Amino acid sequence: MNQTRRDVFQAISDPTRREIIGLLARRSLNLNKVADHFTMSRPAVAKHIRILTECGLVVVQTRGRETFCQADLKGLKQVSDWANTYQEFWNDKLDALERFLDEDPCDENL
Amino acid sequence: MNQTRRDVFQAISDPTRREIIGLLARRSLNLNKVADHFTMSRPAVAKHIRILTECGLVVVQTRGRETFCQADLKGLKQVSDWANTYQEFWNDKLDALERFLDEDPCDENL
DNA sequence: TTTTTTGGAAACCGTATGGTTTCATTTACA
DNA sequence: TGTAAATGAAACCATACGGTTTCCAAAAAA
Repeated sequence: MNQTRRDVFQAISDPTRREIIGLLARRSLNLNKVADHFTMSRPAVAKHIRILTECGLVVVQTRGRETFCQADLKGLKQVSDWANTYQEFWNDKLDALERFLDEDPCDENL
Repeated sequence: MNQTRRDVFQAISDPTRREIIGLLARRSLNLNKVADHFTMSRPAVAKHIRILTECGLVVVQTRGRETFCQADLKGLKQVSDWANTYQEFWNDKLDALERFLDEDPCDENL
């Protein structure tokens, strides 16, 4: 649970964290409310939330004894942009067969 | 390096694998050619490629003694679609402040 | 002022991850 | 036919990951 390689791609690689994102996108919740949606323990959820904050997808804000978790998903644009770079692969404009035939098998000699 | 949780999100969480995707999107390469782009060992690259094949993003095809690696990035649509679900967060239509103000602080009592 | 509620923090655990080196095998080439 | 190229496979390693339980502290409520 260190600070290495804490980028958005790694943050969203875990299904639990994607679920947390889904929850917080609709409304802010405190930690216990988030944890209530899962069968795992509260500390486990807390660790996921920490990871999400470490890459800026979630912002926490202490109010009294509660920790309010708020989604800030601008960072997902990076993911969207990256994936969309390869849109041609699923856009029908150029299907897999076409790509295969287009490809010069001698490219390997570069 | 087992077969657990080998989904697209996990596959693209590693920067090396995203780089491999970038390479193979332009042209198919055999394993050694891919490995030439990295400082790490060939077996390390081979493992990354195996992970990419396990979720369908890369297809390998043995020809003689060579293993040709070909990208098939239709699986990235899933990533794009998921991220785009949250477009509103970076679309200016609704900026963070607005979201914050829109939010009913009493939602927490659900 | 007790007692809940809320959650931080630490210690621990099993397994996955990302890498290495070494060795064997198959194919191509001189 | 010997040799080089291309790769698979296995063993190994350190650390990250995802989870747990336990305990403590602070704020809120009774």
